[in-house]
Amino acid sequence: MRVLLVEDNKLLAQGVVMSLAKEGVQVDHLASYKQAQAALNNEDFSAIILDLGLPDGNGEDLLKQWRRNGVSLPIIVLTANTDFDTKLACLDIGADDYLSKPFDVRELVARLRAIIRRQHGLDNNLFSFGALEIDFTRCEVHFRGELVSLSRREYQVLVEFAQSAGRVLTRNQLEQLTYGWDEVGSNSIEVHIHHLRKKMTTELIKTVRGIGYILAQTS
Amino acid sequence: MRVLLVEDNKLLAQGVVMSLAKEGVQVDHLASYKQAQAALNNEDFSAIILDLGLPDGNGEDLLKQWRRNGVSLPIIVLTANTDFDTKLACLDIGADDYLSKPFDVRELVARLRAIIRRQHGLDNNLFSFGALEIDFTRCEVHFRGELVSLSRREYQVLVEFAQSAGRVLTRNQLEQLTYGWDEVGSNSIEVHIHHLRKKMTTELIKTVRGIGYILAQTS
DNA sequence: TTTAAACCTTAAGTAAACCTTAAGATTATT
DNA sequence: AATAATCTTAAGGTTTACTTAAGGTTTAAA
Repeated sequence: MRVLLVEDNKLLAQGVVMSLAKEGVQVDHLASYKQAQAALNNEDFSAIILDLGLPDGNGEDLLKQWRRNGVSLPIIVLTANTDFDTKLACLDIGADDYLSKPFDVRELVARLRAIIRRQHGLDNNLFSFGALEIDFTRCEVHFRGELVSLSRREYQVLVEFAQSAGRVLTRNQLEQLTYGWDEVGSNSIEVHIHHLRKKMTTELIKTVRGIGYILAQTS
Repeated sequence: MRVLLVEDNKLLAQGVVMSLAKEGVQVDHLASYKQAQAALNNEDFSAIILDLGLPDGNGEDLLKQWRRNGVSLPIIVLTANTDFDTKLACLDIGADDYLSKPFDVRELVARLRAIIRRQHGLDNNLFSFGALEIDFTRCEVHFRGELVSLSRREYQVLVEFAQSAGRVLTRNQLEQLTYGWDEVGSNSIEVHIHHLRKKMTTELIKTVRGIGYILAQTS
């Protein structure tokens, strides 16, 4: 897990970095909005802690802009303001949570974890094996980072492999799993596997001659 | 949005159904726990309003059981009891909120909204994803900064996408969420999607062939 | 209350993607 | 080299989704 901390108070930042390090969280600390924007464009983060009171711009506008641009990461906002209206305003423009300074670093850590957990609870429907990734909630498949467009049957077959957790599947099992009892009198499974290999790589699905197929580690 | 109301007082139920209908919420009203259990197994809901005092069983046990079985929907509980202990007990066994009779229907509606929003991690009334923005309090939709005029059904369908948090929705789910049990024997969802795409852009809603549709990032 | 406008549901036609076949080619095994 | 298993290809035929338009219903305005 990797968090982006945007904060110009070095002492405070240091405290956060250390506290989160103890939790096994990698924190990248930047002290300006400009740097933050650049980092967000080029790096992957799990969450952002954003101080709204930095001198080099308007933090609220930045937050709004991120949300408009589809940044969906959890964002916790830090401000000097303590009143309820400010809090509401923050949530309105897209923050996930809010802390007013001064705050106990342990509280920040707790909230961060809660938010990431919430986020995780929603999308732990990911399968990942070698270079293959399947997002079950979106029915999307990525291979070596690239989105692969699969037909319904191809997707079904691949999902069966993913769910078989490294076991060999016979052609018969595959047929049953994807067709149910609607028997299929042909080699269509073979054809779908052929297409899957073509769209990704031949090595993705290994043939176990005389028995069936198995999903293979890819890189 | 589709809510399951479990309540044996017909007059009260009618009031709730009508009030929520004005808010664009589809309410399915059932008058027994048995029916509710069955409905929950077979249908998709966004939330449940549960009267604990029905004659055909123990509402608290039912609630507990649902939670044990992994039902994570927001549930608002209605009871005749007014004391604080009862309220705490309800929350303990898995309710998200509590109302004691008699209550103002408007309050129920407000709490329902708040809870559903919270559930979706939107602690604000704005949804923003790519170039699409929805203001739930005003029922307004903006695309690329421009106000888009949508009909009631178009708006409902779009809101379901917004609240599905990046998941694929099957045509069936969309139908259930916007029509409830008033089965619709046609392709009207397809038509509404067609209109939404026409008013904004084709890319807004991606079709996942053989499965359903998903809201896509737009710019 | 009447009238007009907007809207929703249908249904049917069209186009595209997809699935199953089957047959020939290739590869592994004996 | 012979045989069996698997791969590859391409062509119907089928399913799925898109589009359009008409009729009926609701909503709003006069």
